[in-house]
Amino acid sequence: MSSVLILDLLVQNCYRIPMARPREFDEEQALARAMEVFWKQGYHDTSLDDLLEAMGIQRGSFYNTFRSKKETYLRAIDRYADFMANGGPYTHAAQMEPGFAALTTLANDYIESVTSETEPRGCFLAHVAKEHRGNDPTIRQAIIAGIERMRGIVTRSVEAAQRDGDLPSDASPEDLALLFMSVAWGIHVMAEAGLPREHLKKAGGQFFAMSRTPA
Amino acid sequence: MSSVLILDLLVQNCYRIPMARPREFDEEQALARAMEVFWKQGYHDTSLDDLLEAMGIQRGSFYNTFRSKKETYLRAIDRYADFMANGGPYTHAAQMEPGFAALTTLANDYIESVTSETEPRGCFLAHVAKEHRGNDPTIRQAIIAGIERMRGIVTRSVEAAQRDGDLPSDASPEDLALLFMSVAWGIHVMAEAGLPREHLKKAGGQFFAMSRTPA
DNA sequence: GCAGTTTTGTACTGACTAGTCAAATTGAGA
DNA sequence: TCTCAATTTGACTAGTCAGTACAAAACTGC
Repeated sequence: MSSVLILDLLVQNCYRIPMARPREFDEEQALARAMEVFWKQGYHDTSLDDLLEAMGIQRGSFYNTFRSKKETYLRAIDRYADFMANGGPYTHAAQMEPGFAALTTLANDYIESVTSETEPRGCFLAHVAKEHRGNDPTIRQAIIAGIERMRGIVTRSVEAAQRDGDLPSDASPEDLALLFMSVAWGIHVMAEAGLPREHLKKAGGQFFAMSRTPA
Repeated sequence: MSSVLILDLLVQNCYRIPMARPREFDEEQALARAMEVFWKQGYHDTSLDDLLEAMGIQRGSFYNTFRSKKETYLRAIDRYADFMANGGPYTHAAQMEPGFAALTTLANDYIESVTSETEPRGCFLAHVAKEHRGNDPTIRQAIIAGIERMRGIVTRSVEAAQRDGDLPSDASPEDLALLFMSVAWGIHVMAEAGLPREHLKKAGGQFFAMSRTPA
């Protein structure tokens, strides 16, 4: 790079002369749509064309702004964890009816969701964890971070349930929260395998019946 | 087809004249090796070259004998279910120490397995269910068949545990078996997400502590 | 109008994929 | 030893993939 070019850069940055065609799309909105597609189809089954169509932008704009498919994926994971930690269904239910009731309604809603005939969903983090077997370290890191944030929220409900005497108070609330999430994710996998909703509801019901400490 | 050709066929079939170069590989062994690779790497991440190298055969032989990658996959799933239903660790443990003890040791072994640093495994059916979201009907069918066979085995342990008074006798043993499998698979997903073994062991331990009916 | 930068659209690259095919190889029966 | 047919072998097809390159159009501030 010649010294003239360097000087040019300095001038441009100091005096902030340039200003050109503004970005036509909303980056956050595009990312939200990317998350939707990844959520629905998974990473592998989402081609770049799928992604671009959903995001409503062109190839050039995509690579200018988001650098790569994988980077977009990682950002989508973070975005999801943010959403769940602030304002998602977990925080909402936990505020409305704290303690054991929040856990049961969340679990029931989750089973409804993953066994939906029309549009089965389930936790995006669970999908990510299922698809990538911890092979990719950056993805692994993003998943763990997301899980821990969600576990923090569930833990608060568990602690409330323990205070109410609905869950054994000698157990670690973090362990219990992890167990609740594992049960949900396990039922999630079973649902995608094709097991009928009624069976899964009964299995889930059994779990809550057994986990609740007798009054 | 000329009548002469037809006559040829008849002669060949009646008199069993033909005999040519015999197959050099063992079909069952090749299938077993294919299952290993699918188990370890998943369907998507196993290229045909991976498959051929593991099976020790060439492209032509493969397509002659196994028809396609997917058909091989389906056969591998069936083969696994067969193995688990007859002589696998489940049947073994259930015979050695029936009832609740069998369930706990199986669960502990499973957690050990899925959190192994060197070679994490976990149920092949779980891997298949995780990878395919019920999109493909033939795979879906194979998974369900496999799950139901395994559930049958677990159900017997649950029934024994109920007779021993270790599990609530008013619950359906099939539902409880499904719950146990769901917990195992949920922990499996958590392990692959990267959660540490000790956390998962404690979560699993909590489950068995809560599920056991007080003496 | 000019300068500077982004968007748009399309064409392209190189790598990878499952699956095909025909010719060479092999071994058992005659 | 010869014949015949299945197996083996490796090159080949047709398609997909993420990512690159680039020209032309569009837009803002001067």
